[in-house]
Order: sequence, then C-alpha cells, then structure tokens
Amino acid sequence: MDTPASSAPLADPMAHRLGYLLRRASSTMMADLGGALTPFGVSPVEATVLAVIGANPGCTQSDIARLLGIKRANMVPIIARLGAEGLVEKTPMNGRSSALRLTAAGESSHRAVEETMDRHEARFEAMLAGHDIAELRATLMLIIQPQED
Amino acid sequence: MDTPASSAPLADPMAHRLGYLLRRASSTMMADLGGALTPFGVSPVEATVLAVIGANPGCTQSDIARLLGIKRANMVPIIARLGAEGLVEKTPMNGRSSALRLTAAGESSHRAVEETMDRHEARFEAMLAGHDIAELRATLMLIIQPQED
DNA sequence: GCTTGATAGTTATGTATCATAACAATAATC
DNA sequence: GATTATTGTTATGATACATAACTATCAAGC
Repeated sequence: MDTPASSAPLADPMAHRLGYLLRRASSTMMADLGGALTPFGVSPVEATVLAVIGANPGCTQSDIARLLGIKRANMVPIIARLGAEGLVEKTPMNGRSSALRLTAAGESSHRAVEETMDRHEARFEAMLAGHDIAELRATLMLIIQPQED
Repeated sequence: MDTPASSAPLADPMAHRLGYLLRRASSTMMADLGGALTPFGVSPVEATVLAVIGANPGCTQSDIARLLGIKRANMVPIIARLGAEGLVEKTPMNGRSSALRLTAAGESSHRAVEETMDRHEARFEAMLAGHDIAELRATLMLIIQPQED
C-alpha cells in the first residue's frame, strides 16, 4: 500500500515544476557567486548595487530599488554598508534625494567585482554547452514581472 | 562626463547576467506561489515538503533534506509546523529515525496544494508560449548542483 | 499665499530562508 | 567492545524580504 521509501531513492514530485527548478538553479548560482565574492567582502546584492551605481552615476536609492525590484526601505542598510566601507558616496541633490557615486575605492572594487561576476557567469555557461543561452535569457525575462512597490 | 541618470531610465548592467535573471525569475514565481497558497496557510517550502512526503510515505526528515537541498537542521521547524497543524505524523522507525506520513488532513491539504501549484505553473507556462519549456527545464537541471551537506 | 498629493529617505519591526557548530542517541562496522 | 557514521536536535547568526508609519521635500492647483 505504502511505497517502501527510505533507503531506496526518493521520488521527486517537484522535478518537473518550473518554479522549483528556478529556485534551485538560482540558489546554486547565488551560493557560487557568494563564495566567489567573499575575497572582496561584498555580498551578491552589494555587488549588484555597485554595478548599478557604476553604470548610472548620480542615481538615487529609489532608482536602484525600482530597477532591482527591491523595496525602498531595504535599500537603507545596503547603501549604509557600502558607504561605511567607503565604496559609495552620497551628495545631496535637491534636498529630498541624494546622488550616489562610486568613490575611487568603489571604482576599483567595482572593476574587481565585475571581473569576478564575468568569470562566475562563464563558469556556468560552460556547463550549458549545446544549449541556447540567449534563448534561456529571453525566456527568463518573460517570467520576470515588474514590481509595483 | 557623468551620465545624467536620475529621471532618465537607468541602464541595467545586470540584465545580461544569467544569475541575476534566475534570481529575479525565481522570486517572481515564488511570490506568486506564496500568494496562491495563502488560502491554505502553507508556505511554498511547506507545500514542497507535503508533496515529497505524499510521494514518499515513510521517508525521513534527512531524506527530504537531501532531496530538496535543505540542511538537516532547517527541517526541524518545518516538520514541527506541519506536525502542529496536524498535516504530518511521525512514527518512530528503528529508534534513531522517524517515518513521516500525511494524516487525513494532510492528504486533503496535499491535494489542494498540488492543484494550486498546477494552476500556478500553468499560468506562467502560458506566458512562455512559443518557447520550448522542456528545453528550459533541461537547462535549469544542468545548473542545479547537488548539495553535499 | 496655502493646500493637496506625490516622492525620497528613514525607522521600526516581523518573518522566512539559509548557514554553522555542537550535542545526544542510535546504528553499523571492524 | 571501540570506532565511526547517521539522525534528529538545539542554539545562534546572517541575509533578504515585507509592512507600516513618519518626516521632509517638491510640484500643482486653487
């Protein structure tokens, strides 16, 4: 009546579910990236924010939050940490918002982190030889939905 | 010298990165699934554990942890919650481990949750019309790496 | 002017997921 | 019988995310 289970390999009732596979694949890559970034003392999220500020000098916290799908409130500790490490500086803009820029240390950290992410990505793309990575990216972008904050 | 940024749309330096796209896609689907499951009072992780126990009656906590890539220690509160809600029962096996089974309430919760997840998946697969979903699944499985605990 | 509404940044707080390290009890092996 | 591996557990910390509420600023309208 009951499947014997235990000791025999388990049936995986989630293996066919897209959401589950995305979650597992995402956490595999996040763990790898986290490990690759430890020498630089930045988390994956901090690395991402560095990249955004590097590509958009003068942007605001809210800009970044919208782009990355992060809540405004959760940007505070991230920017505070990057500021405390001397990687990002805020210059008051019109009074209500601040323009964010990389410091010199932030620029060099940014370059190192970007190279690390390139290698990280290349490592995984190598595992996907024979698969259409452009198509994979396009499909993932269809799934991603804009956050409405 | 500096890109104007702010008020103009931001450049997205992460849009081409697989890891980033996976993270965003995963969190989009997780949020949607979480919403779909709220009527049943179970989280996505609890729903997944219900599915595994339903498919493998008599399995142990450690079995589930290995299958799902969750640490043994983190299974404790999950099983405790499912037990407290009367969905899962533990029967001592050989002394060191317990066999997990769904209760009657767990079975009916399991069925409801499975239907909800089917609809959830179908909703997203509909957005991917014209794309090869089997190929997407195969590619994601290549990325997922076994956890060594 | 002054009021209304939108936005930026912040504070406080709660929750979920995951990680590590250590421990007790049991089982398996030699 | 001693060693080793495994199961379940406790304790603890980090991270990412959510909500709600508050202040300060700006933009428009009357």
